[in-house]
Amino acid sequence: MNPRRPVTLDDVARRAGVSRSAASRVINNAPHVSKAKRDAVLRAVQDLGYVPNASARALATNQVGAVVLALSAEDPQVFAGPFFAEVIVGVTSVLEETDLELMVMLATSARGQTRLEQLLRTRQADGVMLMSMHGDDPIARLAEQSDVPVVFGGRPVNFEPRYYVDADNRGGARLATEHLVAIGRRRIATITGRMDEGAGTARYKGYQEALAVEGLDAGRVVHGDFTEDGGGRAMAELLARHPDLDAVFVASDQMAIGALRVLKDAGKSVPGDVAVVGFNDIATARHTAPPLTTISQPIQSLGHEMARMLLTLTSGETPSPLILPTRLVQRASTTSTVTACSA
Amino acid sequence: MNPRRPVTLDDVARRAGVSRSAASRVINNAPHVSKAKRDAVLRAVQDLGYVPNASARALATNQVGAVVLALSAEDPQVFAGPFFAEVIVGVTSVLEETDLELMVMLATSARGQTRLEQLLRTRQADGVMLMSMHGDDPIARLAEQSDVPVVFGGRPVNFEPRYYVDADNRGGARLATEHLVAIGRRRIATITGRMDEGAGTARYKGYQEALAVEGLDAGRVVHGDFTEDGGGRAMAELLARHPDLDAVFVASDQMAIGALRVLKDAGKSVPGDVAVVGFNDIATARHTAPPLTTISQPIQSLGHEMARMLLTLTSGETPSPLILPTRLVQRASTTSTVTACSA
DNA sequence: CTGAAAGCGCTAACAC
DNA sequence: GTGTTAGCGCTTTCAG
Repeated sequence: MNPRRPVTLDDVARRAGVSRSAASRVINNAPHVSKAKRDAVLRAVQDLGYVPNASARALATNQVGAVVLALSAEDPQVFAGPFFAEVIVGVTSVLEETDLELMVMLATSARGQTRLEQLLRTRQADGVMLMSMHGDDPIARLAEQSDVPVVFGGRPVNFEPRYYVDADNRGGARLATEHLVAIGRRRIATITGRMDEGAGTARYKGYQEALAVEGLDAGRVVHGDFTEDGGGRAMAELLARHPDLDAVFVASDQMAIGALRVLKDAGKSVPGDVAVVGFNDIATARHTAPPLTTISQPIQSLGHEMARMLLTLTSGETPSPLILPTRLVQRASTTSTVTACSA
Repeated sequence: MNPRRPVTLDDVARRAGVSRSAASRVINNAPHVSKAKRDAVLRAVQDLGYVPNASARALATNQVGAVVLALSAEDPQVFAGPFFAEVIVGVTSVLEETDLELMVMLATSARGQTRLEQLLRTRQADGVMLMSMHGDDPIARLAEQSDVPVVFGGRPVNFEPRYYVDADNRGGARLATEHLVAIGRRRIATITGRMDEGAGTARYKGYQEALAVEGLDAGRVVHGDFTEDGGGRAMAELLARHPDLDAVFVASDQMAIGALRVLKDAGKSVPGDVAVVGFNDIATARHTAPPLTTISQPIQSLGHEMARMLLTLTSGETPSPLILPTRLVQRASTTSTVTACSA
């Protein structure tokens, strides 16, 4: 009732008429406690509404009781999309089963970066999930050498983390491109994402692979930046450089939306003149004109699996990296009725 | 270099040749330390790469060093949208300036609820930001009585929290409705949101107010549930019950999308036969057919202001509640060219 | 099976 | 200004 002084373990022990250590054992359900005492303690906990003090426990055990989900990126707006939120939902769904809290760090400013670095050095969390690093983020290397367990969400370019879960970007891109081939297109272009992000390069590779297999030309390429405007500009350039193209695989839906607009302004019909496939299956994709065929990735699962992997890691086991399958979602921006699934 | 034993304050003190308390004072830049010692300590901190142990500090000061952003809702999918992520970006932008960590709790399961309750009772965080409660969430009352500072994001129905920041839902709805009047519509219907959510009731009130002022009939009402399908069903019902309607204010863009589809299937032209205004300005709104006029709310600011309010609260001051203005974003689903701003 | 005692790393009185 | 001291609430040897 009195919120002034919190209920401590001593209170519980006193109330239950046992020693503090006995009470402690019960609470951490350790062995060597008689049933009688155990029940007494449990009752006292109930009566008093005892909740252990996390800081004290952390100090004593050298375990913080929390893991962090860290996103390292230059622009905070990267987090504003639905992607990040879904990851959190996935992560939470598994953390909920444990006693771990979730801390979120958006390491965007210099200050945020520093804090993340310190975290990695000084074990102020029991584990870290690290996401969406651009290029050669120094944090990535730091994380690999860190004393605290780290799992990566996605893979940075030029760097294969030990533990990661990633969407099958390459397979998804292959799926998209193969689909374009399957519906009879032969002059297939691509608008890539940023080439300093893992997803950007992987999707580009998938495109190349698919066309190589078919013996088709993979030279109709313009590099984009994952933004809507960038997609528009890239599409314009593509049209200028390769006026004969009959399809384009765009490495993100945002860019595809920009591309669709430019295509329309150029008087090209979709999918009549040019078929378009995007990537991500964002909510808007079903409402564009025409609705966008795209590759859907299981974002929530990504969060889920990252958290699970982190748990196995903290429990001392050694997980293997995970690649999550993507799938083709067919809409009106392409025509055929094939369906398929990567991985 | 040796990650085995972390660097402690004692190490720093020894290295700097001062007492532990002196070192402590320097680190918390408290007074009563000579410049010479201060510099020595600072150097030692640098050399050793000392970072204070958060748990120990928390235990000693009875301050956790972290605040939590808690979302209480039945369905975890509620968090999956971009809304939540933007709030986090806003929150982080102010927390970044402090030494506080951000914990995120999705109190969706019974377990999550319990943890949130315990948090409120046992002060395991220095403050709580509580969002999006449905109806009479018991957590809301609990939070008001809690010992730990709580600020609400949005207001639950039937309950005015002491400290909150909310978007001007009512004003936004009024804005939307007035816009419809301004473009010459007279038989204006509405599809409301869930009436057990604050945003749902507030937007409905705004609609009623606007029409009352104009002396127009506010009886063309169907209650929706904030989902796309629900919006479609509601629109169908509206059309059946009030075939004469010439405009509809829909309490969310998701529902508006469903409504647009039904309108199209019914052969109604938008905005020719029926003008439509949504609410929220989600990313998809600019890509619907026709693009959706809607009310935009400053979600990131909402997070920002919640965090700021929490800080003033923890610093012992008494903030006043905040209502953030919304604004009309005009697109092709209405015709006029008026612009305006609530609040 | 049980309890006493020694810390975990830090802060905050309190004397000097 | 400065250092000594006593805890914060919990876990964990270590005897019994």
